Amino acid sequence: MPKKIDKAAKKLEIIKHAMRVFAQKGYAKTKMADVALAAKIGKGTIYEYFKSKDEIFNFVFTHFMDSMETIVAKAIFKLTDPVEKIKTIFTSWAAHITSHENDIMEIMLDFWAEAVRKKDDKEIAMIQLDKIYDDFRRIIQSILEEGIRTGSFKKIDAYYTASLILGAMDGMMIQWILNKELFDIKKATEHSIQVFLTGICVD
Amino acid sequence: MPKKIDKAAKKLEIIKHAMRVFAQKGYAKTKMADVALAAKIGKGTIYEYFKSKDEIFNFVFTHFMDSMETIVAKAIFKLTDPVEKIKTIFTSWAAHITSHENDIMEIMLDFWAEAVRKKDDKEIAMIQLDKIYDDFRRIIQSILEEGIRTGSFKKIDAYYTASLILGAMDGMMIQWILNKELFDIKKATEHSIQVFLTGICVD
Amino acid sequence: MPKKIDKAAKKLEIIKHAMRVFAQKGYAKTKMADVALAAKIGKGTIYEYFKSKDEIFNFVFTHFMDSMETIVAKAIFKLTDPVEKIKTIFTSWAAHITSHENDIMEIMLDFWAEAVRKKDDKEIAMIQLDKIYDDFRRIIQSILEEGIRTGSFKKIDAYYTASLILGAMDGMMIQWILNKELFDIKKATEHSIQVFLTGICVD
Amino acid sequence: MPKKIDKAAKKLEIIKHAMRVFAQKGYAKTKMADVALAAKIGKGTIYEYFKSKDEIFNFVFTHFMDSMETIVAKAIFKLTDPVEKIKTIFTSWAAHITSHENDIMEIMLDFWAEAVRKKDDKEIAMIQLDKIYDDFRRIIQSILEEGIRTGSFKKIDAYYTASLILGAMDGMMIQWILNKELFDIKKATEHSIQVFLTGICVD
DNA sequence: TATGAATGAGTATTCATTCAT
DNA sequence: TATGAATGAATACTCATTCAT
Repeated sequence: MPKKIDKAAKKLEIIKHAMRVFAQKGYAKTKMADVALAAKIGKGTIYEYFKSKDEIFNFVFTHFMDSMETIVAKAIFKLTDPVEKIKTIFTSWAAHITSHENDIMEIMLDFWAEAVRKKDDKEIAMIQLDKIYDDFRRIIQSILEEGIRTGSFKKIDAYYTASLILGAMDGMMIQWILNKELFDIKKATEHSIQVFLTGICVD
Repeated sequence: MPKKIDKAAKKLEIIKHAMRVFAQKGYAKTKMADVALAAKIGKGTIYEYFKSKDEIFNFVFTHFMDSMETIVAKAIFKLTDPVEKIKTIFTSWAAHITSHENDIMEIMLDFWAEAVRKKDDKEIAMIQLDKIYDDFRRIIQSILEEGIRTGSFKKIDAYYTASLILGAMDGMMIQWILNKELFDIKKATEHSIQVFLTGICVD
Repeated sequence: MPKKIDKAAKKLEIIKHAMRVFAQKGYAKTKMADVALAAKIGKGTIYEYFKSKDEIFNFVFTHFMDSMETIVAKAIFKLTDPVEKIKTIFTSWAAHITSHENDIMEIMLDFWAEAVRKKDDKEIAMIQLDKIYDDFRRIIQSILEEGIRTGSFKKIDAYYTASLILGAMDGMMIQWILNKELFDIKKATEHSIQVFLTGICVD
Repeated sequence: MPKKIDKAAKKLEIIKHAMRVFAQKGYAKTKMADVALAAKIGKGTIYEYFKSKDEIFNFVFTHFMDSMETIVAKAIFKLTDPVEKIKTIFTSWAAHITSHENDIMEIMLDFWAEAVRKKDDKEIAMIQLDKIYDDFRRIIQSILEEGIRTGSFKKIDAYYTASLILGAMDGMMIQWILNKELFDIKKATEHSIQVFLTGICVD
């Protein structure tokens, strides 16, 4: 009888290696052989777990986004004060994107690019980054609305403020990715919190 | 006079078509044949004007970024009030990215992705998006510093506020690209201006 | 007694399943996994009984041809009249090729194709369909010669008449395989017998 | 301006080389590189003229069958006597299959095999060997019916006699392909004509 | 100058076979 | 003995680039 393999575990193992390679070389330039080499398995073995290169990409994407959501959700879970929640979203996010070794966040650049190209694709249930962004936005929006109700925040437009916050995080990440020496994301984050809160908090 | 075609003009012509195709299909998935078709010239003709697909990309990039800079520079050129300048940066930028037909801004997604991969490339004269971003940041920074001097703005950190403003614009563009129906970039911009100015202006 | 599986029996079991799959999908397009699935055994198990896919093919071939020969041999065994023998060759052959479910005769198409390719192959003990055909031909030939001696048949060329009879059977099988609705092999057989016998029998 | 190429002519040129290679190695074992080498063109060039290996096969098939039909049609065109027509079908066919160098008829074995596998294929307008066979059969059938009317032939079943004649030709071709030394197709043909005509002609 | 026919390096994917359990 | 997880050789097909006209 052959060795019983935990398929799901091995899948995840491959995903993690693939994520790294994608982040480093970009999806388009990554060869299946690169993934195989990184995962220390044979080229053919990958196909025991994934149907295609595209499927790996989708799994990497989902895995990455899930972990992103989990991080933020965990961080704000036990908080009650909306102001603290907004602060924590910034800081936990900054902590997350800098915690990874090997320039892993570079993969977001591919996610954006691929997500847009695949939007109109006939393929089933592909990357739906727009849905994920909408979710993110709504979470922040509801925190802001909570803060407006409790009197912490001014009567600003919660939806667009949420998109501004989300956008600021992404935009700063881009600058950080482009030049990590010139750009101290921790400082940028703290400063952003300050500007935003001054902008939206009741005096 | 010999039949002397204006090389530079034709180059620009090709660039414009290439830009559109890149924006629609993404750089990696765009074939030279696609560019030739779009520019209504022969496949081989492209090589009379550009050495390689990569070179086209670099020209597209430069052209696109130059026009971007020009738009903003022109818009704030005749202004003197730092507050107005900041406002105008937002609005002219928003006007610019929505003015193009055919989803042209999608090309930024490729610029980001390619810029990162090519950072360490041995090749010369490649995309140096980080330099461009640093320029952008410094321009905004100097406006902010000016405003601080004149007493319009609080004594905030001009560098990181600049990066926040720049980041917010990029981040919101991403959300807009991902779902143009859900996201009204005009409204988002106006609202952002309000939040930022409240956050950084002296009461 | 140790657990001793009858190797030969299991081999035959696999052969039968392989034959069906080959007939349906064709040899080239049949995967070892298909055979394993059909035989309800593990992929690796096949290799306990056969060295390679090619070896299975050869066994299938031999098994199939043997059974073909047996059918005909059995049918004419107890007959003495050459005319009856010729008739029976036709009818038993027609009965045989229509008796199988699942389009099993389609495998002959692969036998012919493969036999030709492998003729010059260095490999040993490969398909030697030409030998088998020569055997078949000689059997029919000797029946015809017998009939000529006994005065039933005219003094026709026994060798080429045998090849004609054999060829007619194969050729009609092809037409039947190509379109089983349009082609009633029973009727075709009966009619062929009549034409042939009229052609070769002494009035 | 580039060299103007007669696409159709070059297609035919490739077809001819492909036919030879298919006949020698069989369709499945033929690599695109083999075809390219035989046609003395680059691997990529093939794809300028054909979409896929399968498409080449279909073109080879059609070309081959068309030329087959043409040969026979031409041969019986100027004849009026049904008996002569039947004779000529045999002889022109025999002349045709032996006239080709390089074992070209071996390709029929692949045609039969592929035609059957592709019968149920979703693909469009693939090989329809059954239709072609039906055509052939009907042509012979109508000659026989003509002969019956004119009193040359007995009142045999024209349809199944036609299929018998067609089948005999194919079946003998198989034997000839399997062993060209043992089998003199000219003699076999002449002898077959004799047997058939004795079988179906009015005394 | 303009072209598109020709090319072959490069790559995702398949599948017969092996082998640890 | 039986298995299926692992493998890499093999191959159809793509596409940037070249070059004869």
